[in-house]
Amino acid sequence: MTGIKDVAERSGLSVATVSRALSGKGNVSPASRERARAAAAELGFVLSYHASSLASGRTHNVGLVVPSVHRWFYSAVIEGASAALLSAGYDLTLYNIGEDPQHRHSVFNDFLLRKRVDAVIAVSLELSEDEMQQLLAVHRPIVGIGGPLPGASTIRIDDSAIAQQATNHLIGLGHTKIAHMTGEEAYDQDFQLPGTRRGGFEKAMNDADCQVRPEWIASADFTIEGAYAAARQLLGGAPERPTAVFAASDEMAIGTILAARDFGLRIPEDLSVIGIDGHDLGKVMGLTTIDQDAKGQGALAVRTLLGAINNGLDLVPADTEHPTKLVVRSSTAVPRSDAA
Amino acid sequence: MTGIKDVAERSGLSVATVSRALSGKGNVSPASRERARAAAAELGFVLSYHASSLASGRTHNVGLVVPSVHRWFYSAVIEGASAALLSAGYDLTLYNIGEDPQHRHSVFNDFLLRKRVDAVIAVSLELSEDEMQQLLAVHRPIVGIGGPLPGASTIRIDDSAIAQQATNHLIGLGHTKIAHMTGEEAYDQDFQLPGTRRGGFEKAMNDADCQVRPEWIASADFTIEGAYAAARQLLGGAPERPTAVFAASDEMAIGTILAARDFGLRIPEDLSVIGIDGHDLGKVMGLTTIDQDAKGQGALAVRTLLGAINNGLDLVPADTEHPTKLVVRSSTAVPRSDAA
DNA sequence: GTACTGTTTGGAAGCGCTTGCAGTTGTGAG
DNA sequence: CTCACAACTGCAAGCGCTTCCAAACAGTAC
Repeated sequence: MTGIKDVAERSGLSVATVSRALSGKGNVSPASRERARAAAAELGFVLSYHASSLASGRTHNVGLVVPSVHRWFYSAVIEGASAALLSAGYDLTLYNIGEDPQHRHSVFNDFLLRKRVDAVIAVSLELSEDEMQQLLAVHRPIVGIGGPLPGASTIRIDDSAIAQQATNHLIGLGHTKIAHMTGEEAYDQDFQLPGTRRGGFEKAMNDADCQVRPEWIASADFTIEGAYAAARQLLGGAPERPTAVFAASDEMAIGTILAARDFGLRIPEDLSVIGIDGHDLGKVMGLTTIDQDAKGQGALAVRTLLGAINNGLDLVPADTEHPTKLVVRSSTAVPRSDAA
Repeated sequence: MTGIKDVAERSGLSVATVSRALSGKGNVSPASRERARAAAAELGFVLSYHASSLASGRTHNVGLVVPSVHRWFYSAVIEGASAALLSAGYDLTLYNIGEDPQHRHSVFNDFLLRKRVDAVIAVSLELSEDEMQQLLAVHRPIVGIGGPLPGASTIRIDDSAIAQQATNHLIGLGHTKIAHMTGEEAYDQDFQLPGTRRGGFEKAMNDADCQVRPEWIASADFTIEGAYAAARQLLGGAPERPTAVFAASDEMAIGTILAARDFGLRIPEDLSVIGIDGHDLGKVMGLTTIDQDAKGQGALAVRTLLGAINNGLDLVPADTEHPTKLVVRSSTAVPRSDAA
């Protein structure tokens, strides 16, 4: 294998100068830089990643820990982070911890500790005291997206406020009989999110003197499939039917719409539905939603981390609130007068 | 930072023995192994990834190159590969090349060449002569999933056969007026797949003496949204309407179903729809499909690679055909007699 | 011309492990 | 009791870079 020595020889420079020329750091005269580059190109030489990392202590690699790769929010975050990292010359190591507790354990107790990454992004993960300690011990910047991460920086949206905003959108249209599709806490790794959104819903309802009916609180696992099943219960069983549903995620809103169609309910005439996310399918489904720009959150997390890495300063834990935007489409409307 | 030396000191063993004990390679007496482990645990020591990699030449890291992270097939492959790698103690570095040709270029000309990975998996990617050369030059096993990859091993399904199977399922039910939703070649990184499936469709139609009508060949970009738009054209415009649609992917089949509903068409009474994939949403939508077990393909790719890595032998290019399975749900049925 | 500052350079010491080699010990066979 | 052989262990030489340091070299101001 050709090494940096070969490049040095071929270019008539020292190994040290070639290293500086190729990495772009340190002072190198333009002429030497060019000679080094040329020699490297001729030899098809590329710096060895591990040797560089070992010598410099920088890995140019960021770990991204997600609970799953299927749910829309996660894949959007991955996409945003991936693009930002690629542009910056960083690798993205994906840790998809999934359902298997064994996997989760090995990720936190083994993989992340081996100093392979310069920083880690944890998405919608509530870490145990222990896991957090482990991570902080390796002394790498951490940022959390969408999950509470005491001791680390987080990027979050104001879940309570947007839940209120979504609910108020329905109330503003004249709805009073509003159901809520919330997340099953056990199914989510971020235990606080469903509760916070639900709290926002209830606050908005109370503020508007609308009754929150327990039988109109359905819960599902944040997937289209799960919400579909839950919505069939909600819409099929009850003696009285709500005129609107606020779902805690777009995927659950979509599941609700699919279930409503099965019952012959027209959207929005018979049922208004609003979600939260900004899911790609929203456009096709005509879904009114609160767009939280998940891609942007991923990219922002990367910018935050790289800033910290490059400034060498420890990332001071800080919460950044990411902006959201109400997008009104055709799934919400004034309730039919006979139903209101 | 505590290093292996500290562990050696604390355990009273030499650095070499500790290394062997911790990595599990070489002969170490059970007693020493235990002492080394204990000392490491007490110190909270974990081997440095880069130092190990540099010294041993093994990275314990596999690169996964995907065109996108959003389409169902890719995320399923990622999930399958991720779980398999995690269990084996390997990292997964994700290269999501997306739409940006600049990203694609840097992945192939920079990232993958820096010897950071022991092997690479390329999903649905047709590589240029050049890119292939680059990859082969770093001398790492490569396996391709779903894309033609001359010179590397591939895992593939028999696209022509399953397209025929899907079409024959419709024909068997009595349909003769069958439309096909194919992929836009330009939108896919794997240029052969849409054509192959379409070819299978046409062959089955011809074999059954059914006419393939050009106006009943619609094309979309493999997404639900794209297929939705294309299906609106297909189902809304033509003077005569097909009684069944074979879509080249489940996402496009779902888009077709959504569009059909907009026109008040009932599934399957007015329109039968069949797809290919095994998409999670299939169950909710009642979609008949040919399940290609994408997760399994990802896991198989990993097994293939790890086998090659551990045997030290070069991966002899070989194509493995992955099994598929027709899953009949409620989106296909005998055509209405007045429409047939 | 000298003294001084700032830029380029090369030498060489690591970064923290793995592993070939040789030495040590323990075992069973002869 | 000796010898051959296997199982263990430690030494030390790397793996292929980065970067500290000091030396060499301008360039400027006096």
